[in-house]
Amino acid sequence: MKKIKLKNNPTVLDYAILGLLQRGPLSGYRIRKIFETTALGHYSGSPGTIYPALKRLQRLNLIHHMIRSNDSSRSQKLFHIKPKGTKVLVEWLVKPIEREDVTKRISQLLLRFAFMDNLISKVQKTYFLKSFIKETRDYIQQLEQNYNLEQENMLLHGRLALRNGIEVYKANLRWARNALNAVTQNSKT
Amino acid sequence: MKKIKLKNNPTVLDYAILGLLQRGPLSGYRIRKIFETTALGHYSGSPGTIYPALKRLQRLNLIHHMIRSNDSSRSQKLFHIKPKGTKVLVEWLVKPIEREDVTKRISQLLLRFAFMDNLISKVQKTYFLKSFIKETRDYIQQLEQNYNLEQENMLLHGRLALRNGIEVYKANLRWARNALNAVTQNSKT
DNA sequence: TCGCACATGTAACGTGTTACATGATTCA
DNA sequence: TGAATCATGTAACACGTTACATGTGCGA
Repeated sequence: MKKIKLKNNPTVLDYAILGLLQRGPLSGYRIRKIFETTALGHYSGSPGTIYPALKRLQRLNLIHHMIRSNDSSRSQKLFHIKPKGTKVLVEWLVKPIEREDVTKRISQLLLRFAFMDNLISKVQKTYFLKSFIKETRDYIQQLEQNYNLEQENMLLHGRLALRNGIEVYKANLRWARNALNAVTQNSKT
Repeated sequence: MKKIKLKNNPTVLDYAILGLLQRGPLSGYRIRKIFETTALGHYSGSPGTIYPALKRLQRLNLIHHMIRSNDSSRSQKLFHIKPKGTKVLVEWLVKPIEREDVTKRISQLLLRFAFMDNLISKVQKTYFLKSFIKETRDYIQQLEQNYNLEQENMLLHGRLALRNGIEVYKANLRWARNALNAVTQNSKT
């Protein structure tokens, strides 16, 4: 008896698009340009990625589009987020942080953080950052332990590469502590 | 007229496997465990990833295996790297660093660095690190500029997320400078 | 004898990559 | 008039994910 798994969950790219559309409607082309030019753009903005993703999001009923062809303008599909899209986005934002999110998908966590502004409560934001801090602190400790134990067995480059991991995670930890400050200091609830 | 592209280049995972096998023969299972347990393991060690990858590397003539079934031991395929495998690995290690390597694939650069020990010359290592430093420095500058220009338009979380990027890249830069020191201080040529 | 670690694989699926493809508008 | 930018899409391909599948050896 085979378990058939219907995979209709959005991908990270989908969430990134939802996060952008949350701020206001955009055309596929605009979305592509944002991914190509801004900092949060290691999500490839190639047409072969974006247009299928937009189709997917429409199929999932998370976005819809209107064709803008008003007088002498180029034909353009303007995509809007639907209430269900916002709901799905928010669910993603408040998902509890697991160890593996920190160790393997930290850029995803940053993407989540970047979209939180008006969508979740201050309590949820601080909970996110506190979890981030906890998991990061624990992971650094684990890496340090590893470093101390294996130091003798490792060659120079392996040792230095591990050192890089530790330093980068420490930078993330420092950042998160600052961010927690900034978020709690912020007046809005 | 269609251009048919024969895609027979190794993937990042393939290079990671080659890098491991460079140190000595391993079974598929061992490789999986390394990816699952060590720091350089956001490369999934699931069987559905590793075994096909090993097959691929054999097809590319970069590795070969011997079956070890000596007395009462479990059947096990021991994979060895071939000279051609080493050659391909080294070519990857010394590939010039482009801007996009730093902005989008920095973890790949660290993986490359981790495997360099006995495979390339000190000159090549320092060249790698100097390029790394240059591109990282430039990218940080670009991010800072972006930060200063867009600061007013961005909401708190976007601003903080961008800040994270800057801080993480700064940590990478500091690390690279230290690593350059460590590599040049190292006596072997 | 039960469960865990060791050990190797296959199949379905969906996504991202790359390349191809088309057409309008703007500006030098 | 030609190039660059705006704008949207499709098709082939291959990789990684997930789930399924099987079997051995060892220790409690």
